[in-house]
Amino acid sequence: MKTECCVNQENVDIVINELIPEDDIVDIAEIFKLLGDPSRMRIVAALRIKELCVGDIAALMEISLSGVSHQLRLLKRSRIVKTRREGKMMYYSLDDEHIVTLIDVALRHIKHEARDSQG
Amino acid sequence: MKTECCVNQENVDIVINELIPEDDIVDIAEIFKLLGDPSRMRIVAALRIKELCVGDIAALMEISLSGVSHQLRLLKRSRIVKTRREGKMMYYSLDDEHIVTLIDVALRHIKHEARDSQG
DNA sequence: TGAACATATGAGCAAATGTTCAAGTGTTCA
DNA sequence: TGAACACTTGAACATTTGCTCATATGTTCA
Repeated sequence: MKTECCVNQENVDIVINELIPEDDIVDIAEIFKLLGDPSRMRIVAALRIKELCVGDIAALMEISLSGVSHQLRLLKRSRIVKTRREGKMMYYSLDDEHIVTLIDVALRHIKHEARDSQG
Repeated sequence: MKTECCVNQENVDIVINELIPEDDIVDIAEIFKLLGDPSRMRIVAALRIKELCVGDIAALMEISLSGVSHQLRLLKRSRIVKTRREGKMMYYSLDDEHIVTLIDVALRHIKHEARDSQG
């Protein structure tokens, strides 16, 4: 019973040469990880519709205001959301269009729709 | 010291009406969660280049063959990868173009590039 | 059939995660 | 200034996760 087996070294070499740098892989995974929690996805999906303050977001969620704030901090650190202060209130919105695109593509994926589906 | 505060009910109502259904939010988050681990991202990034068997993938990674197999199972369950058997070997490849798009968009996000950047 | 190969699965465990509670900032307005 | 508001932060803890080891399954070929 071997543990390392069946390696087509040619294929492996090709992939090693063309593979995205490790740092980028880690960074991309970090973005996806943040979008990969239902609470955070809910926040992001809500902000896709409208800029909201923390209290608004909490009203949409099943977690505490504090929990929302914690998650927003993570999302902001990775530039998924950005903030705008207005008096005592802090308004959150999506940082760029990439995030919207990611949601749209993922939605099409789970619906098993084709790339340019018009359904 | 209150805990629930500052809710613009109009905004919340708008978002409630337009928000993606909860089931879809959970499903989308599930896809992103799977792409949100460096090991799995590495696998997916490799399969983006070439169809590979389990041993090939393990050769590219820092985890055991068994670990790779476990991750591949998760990826397959969510239709991120698909399989093709050839004799004793199982070849894995990306299931559809959406996954490629997701990686590309995320890569542009971390590079802070514009949507249609040609850089 | 049985031996060898290629992969899959189950148990178990250290490490990471999401949440809440309690306390701390920063802002406005009297 | 200080009280009230809107949000942030730190500690703590149950749950989840990703990994490895050991074992099981499926395939080929003599």
